[in-house]
Amino acid sequence: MVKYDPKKVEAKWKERWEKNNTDGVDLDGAKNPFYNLMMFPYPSAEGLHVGNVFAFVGSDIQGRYRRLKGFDVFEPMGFDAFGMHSENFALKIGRHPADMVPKNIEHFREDQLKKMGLMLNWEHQVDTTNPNYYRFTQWMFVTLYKNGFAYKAKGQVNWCPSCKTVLAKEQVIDDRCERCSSLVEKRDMEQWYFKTTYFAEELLEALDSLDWSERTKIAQRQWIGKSLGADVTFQVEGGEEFTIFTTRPDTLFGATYMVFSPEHPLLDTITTEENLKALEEYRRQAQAISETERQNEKREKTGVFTGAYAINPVNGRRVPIWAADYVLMGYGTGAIMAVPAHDIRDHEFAKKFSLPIIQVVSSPIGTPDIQLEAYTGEGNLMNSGPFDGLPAKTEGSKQIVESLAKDNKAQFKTNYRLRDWCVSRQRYWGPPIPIIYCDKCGIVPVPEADLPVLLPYLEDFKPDGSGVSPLHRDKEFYHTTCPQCGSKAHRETDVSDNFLCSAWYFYRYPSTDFPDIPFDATRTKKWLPVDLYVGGNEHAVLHLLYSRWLCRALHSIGLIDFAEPYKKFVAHGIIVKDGAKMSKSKGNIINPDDYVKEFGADSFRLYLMFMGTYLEGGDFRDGGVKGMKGFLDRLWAVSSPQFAPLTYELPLGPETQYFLHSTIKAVGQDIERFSYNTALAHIMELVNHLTKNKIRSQEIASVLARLLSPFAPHISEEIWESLGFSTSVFTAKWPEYDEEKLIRPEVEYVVQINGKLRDRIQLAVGLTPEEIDPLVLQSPVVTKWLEGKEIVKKIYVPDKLINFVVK
RNA sequence: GCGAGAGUGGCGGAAUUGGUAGACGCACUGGCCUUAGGAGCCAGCGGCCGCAAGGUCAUAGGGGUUCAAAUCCCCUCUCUCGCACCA
Repeated sequence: MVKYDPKKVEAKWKERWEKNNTDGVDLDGAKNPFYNLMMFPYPSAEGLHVGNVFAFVGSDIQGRYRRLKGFDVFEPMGFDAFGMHSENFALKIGRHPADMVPKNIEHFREDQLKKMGLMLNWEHQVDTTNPNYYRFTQWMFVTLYKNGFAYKAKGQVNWCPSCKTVLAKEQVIDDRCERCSSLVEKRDMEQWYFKTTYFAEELLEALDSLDWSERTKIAQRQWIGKSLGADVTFQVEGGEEFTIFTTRPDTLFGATYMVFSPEHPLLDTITTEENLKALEEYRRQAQAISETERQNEKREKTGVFTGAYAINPVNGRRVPIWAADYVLMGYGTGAIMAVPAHDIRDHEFAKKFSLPIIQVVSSPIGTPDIQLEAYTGEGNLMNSGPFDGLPAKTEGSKQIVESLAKDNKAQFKTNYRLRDWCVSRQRYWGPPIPIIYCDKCGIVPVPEADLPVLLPYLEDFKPDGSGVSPLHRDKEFYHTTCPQCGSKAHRETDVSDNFLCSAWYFYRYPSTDFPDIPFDATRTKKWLPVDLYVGGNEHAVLHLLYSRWLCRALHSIGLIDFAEPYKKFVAHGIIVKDGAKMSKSKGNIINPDDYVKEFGADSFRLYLMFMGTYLEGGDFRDGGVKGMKGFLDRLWAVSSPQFAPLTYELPLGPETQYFLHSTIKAVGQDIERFSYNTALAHIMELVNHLTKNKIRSQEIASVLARLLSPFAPHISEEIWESLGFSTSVFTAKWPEYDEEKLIRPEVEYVVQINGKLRDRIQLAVGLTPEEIDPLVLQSPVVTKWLEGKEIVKKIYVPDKLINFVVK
């Protein structure tokens, strides 16, 4: 009688799997390829986070399950090791990232990931800081540049004063830096951009047909932020024309003033002498506010009059032009027509500065006075000359725009909230942007043959906040010659955003053995797009959007033949500890190693999957892992020949048959819908049934080993081997259930009187109502409840329920 | 403010299409075994009444539809997430 010893069993199989390359796959020979991708981690010095393990195990279950279902599963892993996270940590502890990162990776891989029982294919590991990798990250940059998808431009950017670099819009969350939570400032700087907006419409539209978690799609839709409207041209009285964007062209007759964003360049020329001072003061204020106190969302509206007037093209009406910071330079044209009667913000502003409010859309009876509250609902046009009476938002909009379009004063326009991706960073720990500035030729991309542009080892890599990157201080790096004309030149010293490294890593995995090209055409054709991608939803508008965009760019350049990188994306949930978010300051961080050491990886995996809903997250409680160890002990006791001999020929009773086959069915279905907690509950029920009835069967044990193998690979493998199989359980076939065994000869009927449960009766399957009635009426309980009552209706749910409605 | 989702025992969570609410597990209680137990096994475990059989209430709160509602509809409250002066 051998007791289950996770330490011994897990060590044995870890070694065996490595020796036999059980987790490997023949990339070229695979007949039934399945690319199972999980989001690669950044190898922090703190080690693997339990959230990572949770994500990986849930993904690994899919990979292992697909393998038993007959797929050739490719499940690679890598390290997203460039970026501010690693660099900031290195700065904090006074070390160099280039010295730390390899050790961190080693620790992640050897001490942690390899002990979690993940079916990872380590032959195709990726490390974004390896020159053999970032060489191709730079190649991506150059390729995008050559094809018009990258450009350099001056404009307002988000600047993190603590990280001392610019950030992409996606990396600013509630006006704070995604990495360090400092308040982000606005600065005017020249930066590199990728044209993400070029594919705005396609990225949006393709979402509808993607098999992705709905919440991820919603986040992307919202972020792309499409709005339909019109550009309308106004004229400054006695001056030039300007364009505004509006989603409500139907309300043009109600425009009683105009608002320009404080940064709008036209303000310089139109503002009258006597208003100039006030404007300048206001601009200063607006700048200061945007830098610090923007959080105060319920701020009162502010603004200044410019002294200038505009002419409304629909009616020639003269309306004042104001400057106010509730209009943003970064959206639309940076200028709006204000219709206080039908826009809440305009209404607020108009009231404060006593500007006229003219209603142009009729509202149903009962709506409050338009002078007190804006009306934004549906209605018909009024006070709108020839357009009176038209349904405002639909026909009204259409006809007004069309009438103005004749004189080129308006056109239908679609606006997106999405901005181009600002990709340059004034930091050290990233792939240098492969661009050379030549005195004669201007911007010259580094020729492919010269890649990689190696990141030099800088002793002092600290960002100085000047907006110029640390690499600028390395004169040897900085000064170079032009690859085109040989003249004196210098290198770009910004590095690219870490999200560029991760936007293409999954193309690299299958092709890591091709040193000279980023990805091999044949391998890519065979393995991509990714079949299943599991990861956190926090990347919805970051990594997931960037990588979708890059895929479209590569597709349009003609480098790949698909436009979407991931066929299916599943967003997993977030783990909390005792109902609270884990954080270092709270001291409630879970260290996976401790649990693996004490109870084994299988128990830890099992608990992570059992404690909650994979797609929504769970609440980690101490004690839970121990509970899973107890379950594995019970499993061992009923299914391992090492514990006690199994019976081979004893026929299984119908009840057990039913249990067995319904479990097979349920577990398969649950895995496919990522309902791991219920899949495990079903397996536990089966084990409980066996324990209770002292059933130890070879047949059942072989099923159990396979059902549990995606969740707890080590113990499953051990049981499988003890059953006499000479090859890995992962070369076996997923068990199939027999529909016939799912039919039970007798079922328990629920008898209800007026919808209330009164009795349960065992009856044969498939009885007709006529057959059921006399049997049910034999029940003393039922007759008692029916006594003196009249049955007015009978409801029958086959093989399940009878309900008598009585009076 | 807009959008999405959620609210079920002491706790984590179950409940494919409306059809036995609380599966499975944790914790707890009692018993057995034991020199001992942070081991194992057996039993109990939503509230109230009851020795029990059973009854009755119960899925955030309030209404409704239905023979039947955690599930569908309306209203209210609370929480989580995403977006947010986006014209």
